[in-house]
Amino acid sequence: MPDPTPPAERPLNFIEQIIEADNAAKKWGTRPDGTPRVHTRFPPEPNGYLHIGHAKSICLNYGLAARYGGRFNLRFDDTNPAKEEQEYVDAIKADVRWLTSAFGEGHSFDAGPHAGGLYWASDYFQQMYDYAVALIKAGKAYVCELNAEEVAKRRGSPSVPATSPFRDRPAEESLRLFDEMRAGKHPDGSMTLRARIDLASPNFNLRDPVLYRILHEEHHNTGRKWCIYPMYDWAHGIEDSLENVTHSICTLEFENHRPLYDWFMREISAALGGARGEGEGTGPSSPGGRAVWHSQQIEFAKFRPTYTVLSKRNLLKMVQDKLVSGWDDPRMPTISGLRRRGYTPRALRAVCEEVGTTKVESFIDLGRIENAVRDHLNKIAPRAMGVLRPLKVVIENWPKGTVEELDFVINPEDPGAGTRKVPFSGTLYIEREDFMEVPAKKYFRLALGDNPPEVRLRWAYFIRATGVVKDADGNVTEVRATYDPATRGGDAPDGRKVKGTIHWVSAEHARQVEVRLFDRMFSAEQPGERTGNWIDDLNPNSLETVRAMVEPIVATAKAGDVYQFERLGYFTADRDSAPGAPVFNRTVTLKDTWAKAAAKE
RNA sequence: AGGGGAUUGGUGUAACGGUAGCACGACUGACUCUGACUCAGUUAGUCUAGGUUCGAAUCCUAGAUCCCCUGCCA
Repeated sequence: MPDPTPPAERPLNFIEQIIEADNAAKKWGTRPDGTPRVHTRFPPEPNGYLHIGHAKSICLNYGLAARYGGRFNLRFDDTNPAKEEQEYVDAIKADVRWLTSAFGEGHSFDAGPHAGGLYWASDYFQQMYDYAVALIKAGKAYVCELNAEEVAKRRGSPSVPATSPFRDRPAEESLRLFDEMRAGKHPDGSMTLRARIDLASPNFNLRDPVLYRILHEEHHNTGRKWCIYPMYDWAHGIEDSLENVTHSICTLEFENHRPLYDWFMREISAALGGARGEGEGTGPSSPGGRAVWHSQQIEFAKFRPTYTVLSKRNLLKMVQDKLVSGWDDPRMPTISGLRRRGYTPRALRAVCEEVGTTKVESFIDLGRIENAVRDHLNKIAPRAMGVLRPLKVVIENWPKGTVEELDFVINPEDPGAGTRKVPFSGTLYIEREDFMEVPAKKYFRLALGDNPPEVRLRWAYFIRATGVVKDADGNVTEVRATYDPATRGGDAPDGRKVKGTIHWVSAEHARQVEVRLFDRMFSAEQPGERTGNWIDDLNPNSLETVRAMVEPIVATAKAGDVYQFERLGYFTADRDSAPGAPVFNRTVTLKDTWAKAAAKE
């Protein structure tokens, strides 16, 4: 299903403006069919689960490829074997597959529209090594035998340059040592390969950054083949280059790295005998004569929702400390958590599109994300009746033993969805909050009071309360009521109106199911902002489990099925569901202006 | 301190020297067999101070505030 708002109907964001200017100039060349090349990528490190911030990046990158008839790569930036795991690789693949249509079924990652393919940084290790050797030969890199502590000590300050006694080591010596590093002749941390750039730069990224460190670790892809691993800055631009990525989109904190990104591309090209070239541009076939493809890095501001923590470290802690049931706990801001909760890819794409793409660091109201899923589910979710906190209603004048089948509109937003039959009898469950012994002002539901109002049971009959039964503590355990047989179906032949319509379930036919109700995970807009510790703002009531009464058809739901329980919200069957015994996650409530007004009192 | 970014209603964004607009929220009201949805209306903004200009959110000068940078993480 196509997304609702075609991107063409809104102004271009700053990245689209760059791309359109590039396309007009044919900066990146054209495809065989004449389309200007646009090639983006999503480059996660497989060291954690993807969250909604990553979803923004995926939607941005994939959306750009789709909009401009380009290609989109999924690339694992697996350059640090100490932190990366297969579990994360699998989860990330599933998430990207779910969120985009870039990839085909099964194991195919290059079959969908605009799919560029699946790539691994680790597949480029040899090429990266060769480039490093070229840089050493060109006098642009050297082996440094300072350990991490010494490097930190010699880092200098903005006004004091860094130092390294190994900086002017002859290239032959660096070459030999680099080869020994690769051959495993030196222990972890004993030496590094560093670029020779500028030890006095106010941009610390340029103070002879490390290209390679020694890490005797098993890599999930390359096993024991390598014991030196490239650092992010060295690796990333090469990855983009080898994949002929045009626009390498990343987040704001990498702005300071861009000079380094460009330096690497220029110097690799020069070391290989090509033109150095200034700034980003195209590759070997271009008039400039660069020896390597030079992508353009562009930075944008992260997607940060309120009432949420997003850092991998904190999410990992929530999992490890069992604050949640796992990475895909429906309260988690992970893509897998949102999916399990019942969010749809389209809703996520819609909200990413709505908030736009800029360089301004801002917070997105969590409510916006909730609205996006309401919008989508409203159109597609079949309606059903379920009662979260049941209160029994006995209709005194109902003919004993009679059961009727009433017509229920499946989705008023979708007339084609039709109707189905719902059983009705003289004993029902209604929502506890849909009855008041003494009605509040403007309360339109079932009530006693001086003048008990008539209310409609959705698609059924008008009823009026006549009394209550209470337990020893004075709690209402049952409401007595009478119905008007002439109002069958929910309309009065004499045209009289009611103020309230409430949902119900026939007690005799009701099925009990588990329903998990979620509230926001944190009670502060910015967890930890006030106290300094995000854990302090954890909402202790973020999960409530109830036994709900639902109409029979709901009990047949399978994992992933979604219903709107009328007047309550959208509920998606969890993977914990068993045949005939579904477990529902409340994806999101419906808007409730009465609850809002009542809360103000 | 040095470097790199950012600043427009409550929130998110547009306007690229020429009427400060859109979306979300909030508030009113209409509609309604979901207090939902939908529809209509209202609300409210250019960080500050100077300057250039017929005209400044936009250009200039000075300042303020916030974010990022001294990992062999990405």
